[in-house]
Formats: sequence, structure tokens, C-alpha cells
Amino acid sequence: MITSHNGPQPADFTDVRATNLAVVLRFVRENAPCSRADIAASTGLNKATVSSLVADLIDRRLLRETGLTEHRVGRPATMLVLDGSPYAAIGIEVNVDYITAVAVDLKGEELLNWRRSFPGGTSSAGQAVVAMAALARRVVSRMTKEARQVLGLTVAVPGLVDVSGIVRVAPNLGWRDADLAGDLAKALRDPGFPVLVDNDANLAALAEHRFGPHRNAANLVYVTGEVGVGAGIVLDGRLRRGGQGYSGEIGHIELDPAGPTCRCGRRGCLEAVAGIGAILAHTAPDASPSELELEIDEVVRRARNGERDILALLEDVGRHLGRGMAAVANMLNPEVVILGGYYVPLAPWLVACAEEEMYGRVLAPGGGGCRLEVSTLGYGAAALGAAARVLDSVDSGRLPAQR
Amino acid sequence: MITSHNGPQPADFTDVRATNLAVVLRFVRENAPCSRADIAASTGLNKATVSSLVADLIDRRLLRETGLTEHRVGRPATMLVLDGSPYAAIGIEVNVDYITAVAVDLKGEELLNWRRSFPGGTSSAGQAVVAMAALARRVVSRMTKEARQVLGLTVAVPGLVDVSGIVRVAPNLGWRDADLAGDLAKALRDPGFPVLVDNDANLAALAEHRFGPHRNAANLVYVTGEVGVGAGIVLDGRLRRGGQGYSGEIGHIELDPAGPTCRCGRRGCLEAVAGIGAILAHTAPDASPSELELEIDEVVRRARNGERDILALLEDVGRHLGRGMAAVANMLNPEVVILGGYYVPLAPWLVACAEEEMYGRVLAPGGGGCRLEVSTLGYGAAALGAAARVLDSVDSGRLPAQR
DNA sequence: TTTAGTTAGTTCCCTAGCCAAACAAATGTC
DNA sequence: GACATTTGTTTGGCTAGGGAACTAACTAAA
Repeated sequence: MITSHNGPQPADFTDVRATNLAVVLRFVRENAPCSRADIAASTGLNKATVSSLVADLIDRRLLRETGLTEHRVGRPATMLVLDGSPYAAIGIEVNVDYITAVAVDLKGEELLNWRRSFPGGTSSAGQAVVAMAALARRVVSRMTKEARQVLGLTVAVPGLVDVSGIVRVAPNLGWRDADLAGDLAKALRDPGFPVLVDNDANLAALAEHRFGPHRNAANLVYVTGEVGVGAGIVLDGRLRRGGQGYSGEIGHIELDPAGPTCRCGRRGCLEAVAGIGAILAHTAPDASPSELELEIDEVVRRARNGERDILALLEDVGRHLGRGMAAVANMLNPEVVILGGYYVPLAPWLVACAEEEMYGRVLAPGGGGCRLEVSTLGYGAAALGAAARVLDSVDSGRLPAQR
Repeated sequence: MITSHNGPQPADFTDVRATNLAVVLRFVRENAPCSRADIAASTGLNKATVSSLVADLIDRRLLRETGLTEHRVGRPATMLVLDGSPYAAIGIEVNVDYITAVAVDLKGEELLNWRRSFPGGTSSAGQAVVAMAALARRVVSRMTKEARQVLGLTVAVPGLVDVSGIVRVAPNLGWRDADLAGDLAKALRDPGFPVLVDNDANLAALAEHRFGPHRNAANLVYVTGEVGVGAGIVLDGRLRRGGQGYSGEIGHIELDPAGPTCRCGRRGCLEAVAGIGAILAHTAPDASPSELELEIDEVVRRARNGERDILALLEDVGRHLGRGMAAVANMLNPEVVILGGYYVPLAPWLVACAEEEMYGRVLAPGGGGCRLEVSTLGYGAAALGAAARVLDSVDSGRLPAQR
């Protein structure tokens, strides 16, 4: 795909080809099964060109012809689908108490989803690399056994990852300035596929953008609901990382100078008043990271039981969250803000208040068309997004080499 | 230029040509005077290709050869510069008490800058169209007299402009749902050039991005300092308007639930605690819009005199502004936030506090490399940006027809 | 069972436009 | 004056998209 960011690059024919291959690939992904004629009619490409592009994609085993034809008047069409079998993209998520690995095929279908407990909170980045490498090797060998070529691997990290892929700060993991991608690639001994690192919120946003129910929204924001609150921002169809890669740090937007003290030392941060910690501070002040999930389950149980104080607490958190999301909606005017992480199980008691608060504060008419939704991808969104990151580079025309 | 937003479009050779023409044009703009050989060496395009592209651009009178050559070893180079003379881009800004029109040539050099007083605050959109059309006609005829072809006209409006160019709400002007662009084009009777409308903050951001001292920053935010506070957001080298075009409405980010009441009815909005109105509420509570400039001059005078209460007031506003900018910097991680409008004359007393507050709140290491700067383009930034908007479409390869 | 009609996909040719290499032009240097 | 150096043009080759004609494979109707 021909892009023109910071200092436009000149284009040549290979760019045209790459762009058009990507166009066809994406069209088939969205509209499979479909015929060459469909592609030509919908994309505006010439029939001959489509035939040539499709042949190329079939050669590279990205597409496959199905025997099926449509029975209407005229010559029946040879239908095309994405070929799921020959490739895999791997996503890994490191977190405070576990490492998750997922692998997906080109269609985004999950091939495996493994979770290992891992004391991320008390391990060094080096130890994490060892653990990730071990897990990655097993995933890769499984993929190889299934005769799949691995297209790439991306690691999702809860922390600030700069544009060059260095993990600058990961507060919950206690890491600083770790070249996770480089070290992991080294540990995998020249794996033959790219190894990347990115922020978990960014990748979860990517997952929503590619697989979620709002995948046709070109502008969306994904909000993580963990102890930290972060956002991944997709504008005009692409992840926007900002100048150094640190965009989306909405957790420390100050909502109330008289609010509770945040772990960052200041007062009334979004994270302090609407993060998961703000709930647990009331219900289980001493919970360790590994007990988070259990504690949230307990909160859900009590909310279901209709316990007044819990409901009031959640309403309060919802309202604060809504105020934060109003800031996001006012600043970026996305089509949808998607709440993820622990906000998902708590959504039934949060969203109504949050929505009310948000819509009351968004200046644009009709709230700027911005909806507040709950993620349906579950806790694995970041890992899935990490895999989606790999697929994205295929989609933008960097196809695997021809057989 | 080949773009691939919302549903990628297929590319063909004309796109390659357009992309490369734009590459050459932009290179010459940045590096004039320069030779064909320079262009080839720096862009990576082939010498032959550059010659052909340059010939095309000279044909369209976008470039011009200067007789000047560099005297080094070897054949002297024919130097190329942008041809300023044959074209003009027009920008118009409507505001509460005046209409400004500027015209610039391809280099961005100001050809004229006219200001008419106009009671925007009490006029209908229809009346504004009449006034703008009258002004525009005079500008066009002046340009025609100078033998310049007008490439386009853009109107900057302080209000919410949707993606289709309709002015949805302009609070200070009292307009709603006005098709300014359509009506103005009609009033100009098929002018033969495109007429567009956009938000003033967006266009000022564009002006900074093209002409300002931070023009090489691919990620920047421009903040208007009027009674209303709005932002224009440039990410990855392009203006980001959000889903419906309403991005940048930072004026109503709530900073303090216990703060003063904002004109939007809520409390503690950025605009209410750090807008120009927050200053004038203390110094000249009954000032009319047309007296704003005078009142600000008075504030500046008193600050220069070292009046304690004024300095304290400005410090306070600066701190609130810094808190708002921290939210922006945390969310978007731009390379620079540029303060415009009335913040410019007040900057000496605002910026230090604002910076301190901002850096204290930005989570990213080193503040994410985000600087807080003051606009150097003056009050005309929006009008200039409106003209820049026209030049942008030339830059992206939509060249004026060949002679 | 033809025959006509319709749609799908391929083939052939043309053209745009990039690149590489050779070459011509214009200068400085020894 | 020979040679080196750099600029810009010319020529030819290649990639890849578009258009039109053609073949293929089916349905429908006579």
C-alpha cells in the first residue's frame, strides 16, 4: 500500500501491485465466498487485472478456489475464499500473572489459545523473554506440525512502548527500557519471521478494528479496564501512536483535583476514580494482582444480589468513567468507544451511568455519533490484536514470498 | 497520492504519477532552489523519471527553472524553484466581528490579507454568505488581474463542521446546519474552483503544519485561545477529523467538578477555567466580543506593570491550561502543542506555569517528547490554514490542468 | 434438441510510466 | 588540451493495468 507519512515516499509499479493485491485480499476477507467477477465489479479493477491478482494470491496460497458455483443464468462463477490452512500469525500477551499465546489463520480463526501462569509482576524482562521464547517455540512447532508457515509474532505489553519497539516503562511489571522484540528474536535464533512488540491497548484496539462487531468503524477507541486504564486509538482506519508511540495514556487525565490519590502520586486521575483499583479499594483493598479476577467475580456476584453499596460504588465508577470517555469523545470524535478488560463483566452496572454522563458532556450534536460499547472479544483481546498486527502487515501488501 | 482509508481504493499508474509529482513538488518546496539531480538523489527516484516529472510540473507552471547554477566541479545544475506567479489559493475566516481574507501563492507567500469588520455574532449565515461572496469576488478579481488562476477557496468557521462541510453549530455566530460551502459556491456563480468549509482550529493546525516553525512535526495539536477553546489535531502528517468531523472539542473537558460554571451549563470545563473568558470574567466582565482585543491588550499592559492580582490570575489560568494540555499530551503524544489566539500575547505569563503543570502530569518518559509552544502565525492562522487547505490538495497530486 | 441469451474468466494488445544504462553537455583540474 | 566530474536527456526494457475480443459454461425458451 502506498502511504505518504512523514516525508512522502515515491511510488512505483510494485506499490501499485501491492496496493491492488491488498485490495483484493481484503475484499475477499470481507465478502467471501465471492467470484473474480464480483471483485472486479465492486473494486472497479479490470477483470483481467483481477484475474492476474487472484492468480498471484492463489500462487502464494492466500486464496483458494472452492468448487462451489452459484446457479443463476450464465456461466457459473468459481468462488474464492481465504485459504486458512497454510499460514499462522502468533500473538503473545505478557501480564502481571500470566502469559497468553494465540495463533490465528488468515481468516482470523483461532488455531490455539494457550495460557501459562507467569509471575510477570516479580520477574525481570529477561526472565519474561525466556518464558515467552519457550512458549513461542512450542507454538511455532505446533504450527509447523500443521504445515503452517508462521508469518510473524507480536508481543502485547502493558506499558509504554516507543515507536522503535523498546518497552520504556511497564509499571505493573517493573520493567524499564527493555528491547523485548530484539531479545526475543535472539532467543528464538533467527526465527525467519518478524518479531514485534506493542502496547496492549493499541493491540486490543487493532483486534476490535479487525475482528470486533464494529470492524467497519474507521475511528474507534479501545479502553482497557485493568488496574491501569489505557486506550488504543484508531483514526482513519489506522492505529495512531503519536510522535514517540505513547498515545492513549488516558489513565492519568485528571478529573477531580479533590479526588483520591492515584498511584502516580497525583489526585483524581481517571484511573484512580474509574479504574478497577477504585472498585477493589472498597471491596478488597489488599488483593494481589493474581486474585483480581476472583475479586471481580465477587463484585459481580454482589452486584447481582443487588447489594446497595456495591451498586452505588459501580454507579459512581460508571459516572467517572463516562466523564473520562466524554473527554475522549470530545477530543477524537470516534464512532465508538469500546470498554474492555474488567469493564466487560461489570458493564451491566456501569454502562448506563457512563453513557448518560458521556452524552451529557459531548458537545457535538447527537454526541458526535459516538457510541459507548462493551468489548465482546474477552480478556484475550490484546493477544488477538497482537496476531492481528501480523495480519495487518500482510494486508498492507507485504505478502509472504511466492512458493 | 494513493490513500487507503476506509475501504482501500485500487491503484493504477495515474496514482503512481500523482504520488511522484507530489513528491517532487514537496521536495522543491522544502529545498528550493535545487536541481533535478538533487531531487533524484534525495527521493530515490530515477534521474529520467525526475526529468519527466519536472517537465510535467514546469508545463503546468508549478515549477520554474532559474538561470542560476552552482559552480562546482562538473556540469553546472539548472536550479528549480516553485513558480509563485501563476496561481493563488484563497482562505477566508469568519468570526464574531470580522471577516478576513488571505491569498497565498504556491510558496505560501501572502499575496494579500484583507480584513472587513462584520457583525458575525448578530448576522445570519445567509448574510455572512453575502458578505463573504462580495469579499471573495474582489479577491478573485484581484488575483485575475495579477494573471493568477485561483486554485480554490476555503472558509474557516469557529464551530462544528461535519465531514460533508455543513456547519452544524457555530455557537458564537448563532448558526445551525448551514451549508456555507454550497451557498457560497452558488453566490459565486460556478466559480470554477472548489469551495470548502472547515473548522478554524483544524485549519490553524494545518497552517502550523505547513508554515509554522514546527512544520516537520508529523504529530501536532493547535489550540485556539478565544472565548472558546478548540483544537486541531494533526497525526501522522494529516488532519484527523474523527468520524463525523467533530474532533478537537477540548474546550469542555471537565477539569474540576467544583469549578466555575461554564457557558455550556456544566462546571469546571477547560474553557471555563482556562479560556480567555476566564481571564476577562475577572478584568472586564461585560466586554462585548468586539472589544476582546482591546481588553486583552489591557491585561497585557497590567501584567507588564507587574500587577499582582493579574499575575496571579494568569498563573492560575496557565496552570489550568497546563492540566488540559496534559490530557491532550497523554492521549495523543504529539511532538508539540501550539497555543494560538489570545494565548499568544499572554504567553509570557502563562506558559511557564502551564509547562510545569503539563510536564508534571504527562506519564510518558521525558514528557513523551511533547513541547508546549506559542504560535508565531498570529491571529491570521485560521485564514492562512484555509488557504493551506487548498494547497494541500495540490500537494496530494491533484494538480491544476495542463495549459 | 437446437438456439439464443447471459455471465465468467482468459487472452491479446496497447499504453503509462518507472528504471538502468548509455550518452551528450558543460564545466573544473591538471 | 586531455581528463575527470557532474548534470540532464535519450533509448530501450520491463511491469502492470485497461479495453476489447474471445472462449467457456451455464439457463431458458422455441
